[in-house]
Amino acid sequence: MPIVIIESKTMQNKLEIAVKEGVKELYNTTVESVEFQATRKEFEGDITVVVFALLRYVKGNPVQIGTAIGEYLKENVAEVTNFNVVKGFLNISISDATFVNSFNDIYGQKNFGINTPDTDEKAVMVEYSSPNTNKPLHLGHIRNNLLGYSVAEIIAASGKKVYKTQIINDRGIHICKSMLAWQRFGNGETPESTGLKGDKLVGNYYVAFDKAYKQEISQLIAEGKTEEEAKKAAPILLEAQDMLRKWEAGDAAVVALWKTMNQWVYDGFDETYRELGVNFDKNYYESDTYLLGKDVVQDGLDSGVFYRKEDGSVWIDLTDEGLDEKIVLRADGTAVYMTQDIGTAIERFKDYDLNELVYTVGNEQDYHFKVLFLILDKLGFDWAKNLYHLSYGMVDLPSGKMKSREGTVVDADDLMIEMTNTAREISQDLGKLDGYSEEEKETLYKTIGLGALKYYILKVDPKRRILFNPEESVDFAGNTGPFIQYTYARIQSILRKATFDYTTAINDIQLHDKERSLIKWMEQFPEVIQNAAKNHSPALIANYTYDLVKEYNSFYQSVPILGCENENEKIMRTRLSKKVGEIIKSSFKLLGIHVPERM
RNA sequence: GGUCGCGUAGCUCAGCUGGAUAGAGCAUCUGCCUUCUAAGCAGACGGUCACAGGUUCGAAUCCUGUCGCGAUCACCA
Repeated sequence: MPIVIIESKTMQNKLEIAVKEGVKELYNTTVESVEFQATRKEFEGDITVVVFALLRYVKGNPVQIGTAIGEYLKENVAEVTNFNVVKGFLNISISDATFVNSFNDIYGQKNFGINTPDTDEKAVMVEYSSPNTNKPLHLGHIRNNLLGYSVAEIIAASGKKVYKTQIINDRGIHICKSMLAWQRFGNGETPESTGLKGDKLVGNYYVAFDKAYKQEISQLIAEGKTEEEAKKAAPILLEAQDMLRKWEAGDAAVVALWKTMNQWVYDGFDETYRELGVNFDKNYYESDTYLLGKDVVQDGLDSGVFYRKEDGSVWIDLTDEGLDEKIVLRADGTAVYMTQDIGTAIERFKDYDLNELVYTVGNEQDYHFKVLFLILDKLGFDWAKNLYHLSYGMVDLPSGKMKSREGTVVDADDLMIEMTNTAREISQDLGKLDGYSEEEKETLYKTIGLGALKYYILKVDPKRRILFNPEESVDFAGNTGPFIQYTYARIQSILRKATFDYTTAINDIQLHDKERSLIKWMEQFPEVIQNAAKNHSPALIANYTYDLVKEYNSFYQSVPILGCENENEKIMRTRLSKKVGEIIKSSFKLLGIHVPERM
């Protein structure tokens, strides 16, 4: 069953009113709502009234009722040319002229389906990525980034102002570990001196730390300590903890090194983000926000939302909601993760005129966000109900989870290069790029390779886990990004070769069934965007685009467009092709995928 | 153990607020490049929608239970 509302809303509304009137006239009863659906391919007709649903209001035989209503519609609605009734389904045929008019209308709209932000509407903030600064980005971040970016684009296209943001976890023991290892084993290495990307360099020292740490643990165990004790007593760890304390105390040397190394990482991340095609309007840094939220804890204590235990730690009791008790402030008065998140959320609503905040974070934190949203609600923030956790499943490898220790982490930069290489090989084999410069070709390989990767990840429902097999690289044929890009490229080729004037509207033409069907698909595009925005789901956009392209290909590859003998048909087919191309482009823009003019 | 999520063709996935004979791609097999780009098109093969009950004119979809997989239940972030 294709998607929902098939006719433009107005057509459906018109039919709904007509059906209601018909029922009133025929049966003298009032109908509250009429259920419509797309007519299935095997039946004749465009839109179907589900007569079963009317049986609540009108008692009787569904076929007889359907037939009577069908007759009424044919008599009274100009656009209805015919009807048939199968079981409890009244299939209605709509005139070609209606479709052609609808298409002319769509064709005339510049950014069909894409809404500009309503200035009265408050904004939506979308947080995604939010990396730690001790390791390079990996496959998991790619899914996160693609999802977050795409959802932000989709919400923007649905007509809301959007701010994209990330919170960078630049503070804490993890970065101190890298810093310490760099001091010990680094010999003054820098990204410049080594030619390594900054995030890679810092990541290497994090690994070096871990190695040294493990050695010390083994040593201590050999000296008779238990594993537990050894893990806590390893000198290098103690030193890292000491470094964190110095950082918190503002020690000049430590802070300077921290700044330097973090900057290396940011430069590295920026490069990865640029390659991936994502960006941010605002960065938050944990080093600025980690103390936030503590004053709110006091407010919560005053209002009785929180309570203090004997040791001085502060808690919230959520057992009434079926959850646990949760700590919000340690006995020593320092913040925990939850405290920071409370503070950061409040800060963001202060910084921007927000109505909604979306957190793109993996599903292992479902519980955390459930609790966070509940706490904010209990603290009395009315926007708490507009917080949304865009939760997504892990990306698994055939060997299971990605583990840095076992070297199974799929590096983001490496993966993008690999995808580009595969695209290059396939392209060169096909050899269709005469006249393209090397530079243009390289750009194109990137476009296609990343198109394959992004589509592959985004077409899957966010909730589902993804199994990623690096051995069988992502497909370039079938339901893939390149397939859709390819259709776009072919359409551009048609438009380049169309020397006649196809911009004039055709009003009187007999449409092929598949053209009617294609127009129905187009009519749904705005609805699909709204739906995707509501459900935070790029997958809806991806699958819609694929279906549209399938429909387009299956007709226009069996029938000539430019070589068409009938002038009007030639113009109509070219116009339809052009609009399909535009919709592909818009739709892929929402997924963060570029479309090539040739490929 | 409690809570949450997932389970659809050999594989990867669609399937909107319940609707007609559950759809694609990959893989396997058959056709189609002197015609707008064959990364394509047309077709064949492939299903007890995990299982069992329930709700109703009608259930992959909603409810209950069972099984399987995963996540989570830290004074870690």
